[in-house]
Amino acid sequence: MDIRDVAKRAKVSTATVSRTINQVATVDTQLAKRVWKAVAELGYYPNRQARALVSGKSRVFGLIVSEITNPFFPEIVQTFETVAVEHNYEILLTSTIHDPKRMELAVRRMIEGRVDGVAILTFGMEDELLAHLRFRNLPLVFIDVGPKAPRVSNIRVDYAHGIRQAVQHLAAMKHERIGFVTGPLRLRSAAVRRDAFEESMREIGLPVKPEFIVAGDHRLEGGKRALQDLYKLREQPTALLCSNDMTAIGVMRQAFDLGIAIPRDLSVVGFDDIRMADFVIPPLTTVQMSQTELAKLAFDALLREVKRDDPTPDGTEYLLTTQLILRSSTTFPPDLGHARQPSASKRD
Amino acid sequence: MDIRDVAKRAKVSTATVSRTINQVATVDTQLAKRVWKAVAELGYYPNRQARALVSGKSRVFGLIVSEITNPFFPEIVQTFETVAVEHNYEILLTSTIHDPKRMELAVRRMIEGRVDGVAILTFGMEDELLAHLRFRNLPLVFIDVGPKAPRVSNIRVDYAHGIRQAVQHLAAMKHERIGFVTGPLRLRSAAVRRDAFEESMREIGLPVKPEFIVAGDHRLEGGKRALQDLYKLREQPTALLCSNDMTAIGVMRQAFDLGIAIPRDLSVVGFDDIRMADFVIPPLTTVQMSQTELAKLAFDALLREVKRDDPTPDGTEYLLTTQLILRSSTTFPPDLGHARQPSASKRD
DNA sequence: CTGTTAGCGCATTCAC
DNA sequence: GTGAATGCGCTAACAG
Repeated sequence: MDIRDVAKRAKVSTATVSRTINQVATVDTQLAKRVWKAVAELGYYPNRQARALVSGKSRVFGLIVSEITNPFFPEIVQTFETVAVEHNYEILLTSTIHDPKRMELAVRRMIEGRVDGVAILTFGMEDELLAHLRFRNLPLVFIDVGPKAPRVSNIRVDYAHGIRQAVQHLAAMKHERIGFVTGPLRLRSAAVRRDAFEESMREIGLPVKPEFIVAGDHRLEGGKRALQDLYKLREQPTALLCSNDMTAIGVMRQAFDLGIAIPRDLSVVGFDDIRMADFVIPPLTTVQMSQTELAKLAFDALLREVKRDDPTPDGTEYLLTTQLILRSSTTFPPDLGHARQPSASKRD
Repeated sequence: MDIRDVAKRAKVSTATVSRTINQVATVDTQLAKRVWKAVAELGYYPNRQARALVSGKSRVFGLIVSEITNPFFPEIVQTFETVAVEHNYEILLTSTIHDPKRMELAVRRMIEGRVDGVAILTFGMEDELLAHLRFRNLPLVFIDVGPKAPRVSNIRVDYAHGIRQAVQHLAAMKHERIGFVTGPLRLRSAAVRRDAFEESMREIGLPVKPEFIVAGDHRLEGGKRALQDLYKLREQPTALLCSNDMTAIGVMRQAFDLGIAIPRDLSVVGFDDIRMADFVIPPLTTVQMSQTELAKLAFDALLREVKRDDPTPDGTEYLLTTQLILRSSTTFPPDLGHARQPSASKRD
C-alpha cells in the first residue's frame, strides 16, 4: 500500500499523487479529485519516514524536559504536543531525569531522529546538552540559559515581576517578618528568584534577615526541612515565600504535622502555579509562570527559526512574565488580630 | 555525513559499516575496530528514517493517553519512555483529550509514523481507536477493554482486591456507614470499582445504602459535589471510598470548606495512588494501581508481540493487582471516641 | 567474512 | 500541468 497503488488507481503518475497530497496548487482539479478518491478508497496513509528521508525534513521537534513526573512539566508537554500537531509536527519527547547518561542518550536520540529543532526545557544540565547540539546548526530554544548564537532562541523569564507583587501583597497586609525558601542555587532560575526576593524586600523597606533565608531543593522534602529549621529559631517569620510550589507544599505539609495553621499562623506563597497549587488545602497563593505560554513560545521559536533563511547572529529572545495569583494561603499576620480572615477571595 | 563517508574513512564497504553498527557477530574484529574509529572521528549518527524505511520496522511504539495533565499519566509516560529507550525504541506520544477529532488524528499519526505497536491507555473511547487500528494487524495493548484477537494484549486489572482491603480496613475500625463516590459509570473501570465496593460490603455483612452511593466524575469537582450532596442527608457516612484519587482530593477540599475534619469526622480512601496522594494533607489512604507496573506491562506486551511470529488467536492477558496503601486519611469513626488516633502509621 | 547491488516510499528535478 | 527518472540513507540478498 504505497503511493504507486494510489497512482495506479487514480490513473495518474506518482508525482501527481505526491503533488496532490502536498497541496501543490498547480494540480488539475479533476486529477486531484481522482487522487483523493483513490486515497480514501485504499485507505492510504503517506509514510513519514520516506517523506523525511527524501525531503530532508523530519517535521519532528525534540522536547527535552527534566522529568515528566515533575508537576511543572505535564502541562508543558501537553501544550507543546497540541501546538505541534496543529502544525503537522511530531514531538520526540525525552527526559534527562537529572542523569548525565540519559542526557547523552537524549542528544543521540535527537540526532538519530534528525529532528528539525530542539526545545531544551530542563532545570540544570543545559550546558552539557548544548555542547553536543550546538554544532549541528539546529534550531534550539532555551529558558534563560542559552547562548547568543545563530538559531538559538531564549525565553527570558521575568521572575522579578511576580515576586515583587508577592512581597508587596504580604507587606500590604503588614507582614514584616517575611522568609524565603530557596531552590538549588546552582540553578540560575533559583538564584534569580532569591535575588528578586531580597531586592523586592529592600525596595519596600523591609529587612532581609539572613536567618529567614533557608535552603530548599525545589522538592517537597526541602520545604519540610526548611520549615522545621525556621521553627527552631527564637523568632519566626509570619510569611514565607517559596522558590517553587513543591517547596510551598512541603512547607504546608510540615506545618500540618507541626500543628501550624495556614494561613492563620503562617502565610505561604509559592512559585510556578502548577495545577496542584489549586488542589492543596488551602489553595496556594503563588506566582504564576505560565506553563502553557512557555510551551507555546518554545514551539513558536522553533517554528520561526525553521522557516527563517538567514538566521540572526545573536539568536532571538522572547519574554515570559510572571504574576501573582491570589488564593487562600495568605492572610494578615497572627499578631495583628485579623486572623482567620483570608485576604484572598476563594476561587470557587 | 552518511554511512558512505564512514565506509570510505574505514576503508570498508557500507555493508560492513552497517553490520558493525548493528552488532552483527560475523564482522571481523579488526574491521569493526576501524569502523568504530571512523564513526567516532566523524561523529556519525545513523539516520533513523532511512533505517526504518529499509527495514520495515520503525522501532517506535505509539502511546495513546487521555491527557498528560491527568495526574494518572505522567508516571506512565515516564516509565514507558524509560523502558522504551532501554530497548532502543522511541515513543510516539499522543493524547486524545477526550476529543473524537484528536482521537482520529492520533490514529492517523500512528499509521503515518508506521509504529510497530500501540499502547492504548485511555479512559474511554477505546472502541473508536480500536476500529481504525485493528485491521492493520498491529500489536495493540489495552487496559481491560480490548477484544480477544490476534496481536491484541489486555492488562486485566484486579480492582476488587484493593477495594476489598479498603472496605475491610474501614470495617475493622468499626465503620458501618461507608459511602462510595463513583466515577463516570460509562467507563468500565468505574463501574467495576463501584460493583467491587458493593460486593465487598455485602461480603463483610455491611449494609449498602443507596443514598450513600453518589455520582462523581473522577475529577476534583465531582468529589466536591459528592460531599456536598452527602452532607445534605439526614444521616452521613463516617467513611467514604472514592473511585479515584482526584475524587478523594475533591472530597477533602470540600470537607475543608465545610469545616469537616479529615480523618476525625470523616475517613476518606482514594483509588489509583497518584503521586499527589502522598502530598495532600492529610496524606491519602488509597488503593494503589501501580502506574509504573502498568507502563512496564504495556511495553512488554508490545515488545513480546513484535517478537512473536505466530500470534495466538485470542491475544494475551496480563494481570495487574491493586492493594491498599495506608496513610493518614482514615481513622476510627467519630462516635467511637477513638478520634484523633489515626489507624495508619505515617509514612515519613 | 566481505563487497556489490537493489530497493524501501517518497519528493523533486527535468523534459514534455 | 503532467510524467519519467533520480536519489534520500540505509539494510538485506547475494555473490564471491
